[in-house]
Amino acid sequence: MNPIKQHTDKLRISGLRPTKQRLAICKILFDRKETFHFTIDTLKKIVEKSNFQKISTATLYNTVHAFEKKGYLKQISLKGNKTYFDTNTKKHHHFFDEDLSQLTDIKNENICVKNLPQMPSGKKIKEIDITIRIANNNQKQKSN
Amino acid sequence: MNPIKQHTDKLRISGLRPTKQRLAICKILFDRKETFHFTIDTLKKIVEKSNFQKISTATLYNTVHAFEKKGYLKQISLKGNKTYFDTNTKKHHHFFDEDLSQLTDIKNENICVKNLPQMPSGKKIKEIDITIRIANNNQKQKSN
DNA sequence: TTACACTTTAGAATGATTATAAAGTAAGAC
DNA sequence: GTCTTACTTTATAATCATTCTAAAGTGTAA
Ligand SMILES: [Mn+2]
Ligand SMILES: [Mn+2]
Ligand SMILES: [Zn+2]
Ligand SMILES: [Zn+2]
Repeated sequence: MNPIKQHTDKLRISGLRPTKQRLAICKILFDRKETFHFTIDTLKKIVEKSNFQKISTATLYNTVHAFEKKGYLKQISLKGNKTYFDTNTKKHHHFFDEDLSQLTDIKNENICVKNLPQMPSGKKIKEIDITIRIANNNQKQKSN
Repeated sequence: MNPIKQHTDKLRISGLRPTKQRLAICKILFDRKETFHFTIDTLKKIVEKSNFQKISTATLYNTVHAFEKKGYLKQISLKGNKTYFDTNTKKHHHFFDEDLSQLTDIKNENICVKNLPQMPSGKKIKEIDITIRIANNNQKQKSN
């Protein structure tokens, strides 16, 4: 019931020790109703604003990558310099609001891809990433 | 007819001076039948292998960004640290071969997206990016 | 030929991310 | 509870992609 206990268990089951840094990060990432899309920088700012002690940048990277490896986070395909992570690890897609640089989930069943061309033999589909870039009406529109 | 002349004209029309560096880069990028997907690093290596004089990194970046701004190249949405560019500026999508880190075009009409959910009001679709990640059969498969 | 805006360039600066290696800590054994 | 050890955290340095700077070079129109 207690979320701290839940996180502790989850970490232990994964072979990760439930350190206070990891628990603080779990709380930030997973104790929320909605999907959370973030960069390391976003996360660092949230930690700083919280009353928790400082967490070093190295630990933020280590922890996020450890969680990714265990399947609790996934990386998002986006152009741009920084890496975005996603607490929603189910198959799904995204709106990317170019005005706000903000991601929103699109449920997998709310999009339907048809007519896939054949692919190189011996290769199998691992993942399909769809990003729908949106912006205010009054902006330059892609032609073609 | 002469491709050098074509590139010279194209550059001049765009308000870009046809310098020898730009023409050498045009030749590498645009004198080919197939779409070319590349990073600055790829391009640098090709220039180095060619018999052309060295082109500075700053010029490679400047030129590629100038061509992008003029609409002769576009950037590709991908996760990862480096920026990929594409000589195919038409609307289209990609296979990404995870074994080879290699992109292949999928024609826009060969893929069909249905059932788009409604999006935030006042916002308009600027672009849809679809990446189909493929790899050899014998690899970890995404579940869900 | 001249003048000048546009370009190229080496090198410094920035920003994200990763590596290093020393100090701190969780957890099982006793 | 104490010990032991492997796992973690951390400051800091290192790396890598990209951008900035400002000085030297070049295309072009007059
Ligand atoms: Mn990772
Ligand atoms: Mn650009
Ligand atoms: Zn998401
Ligand atoms: Zn392409």
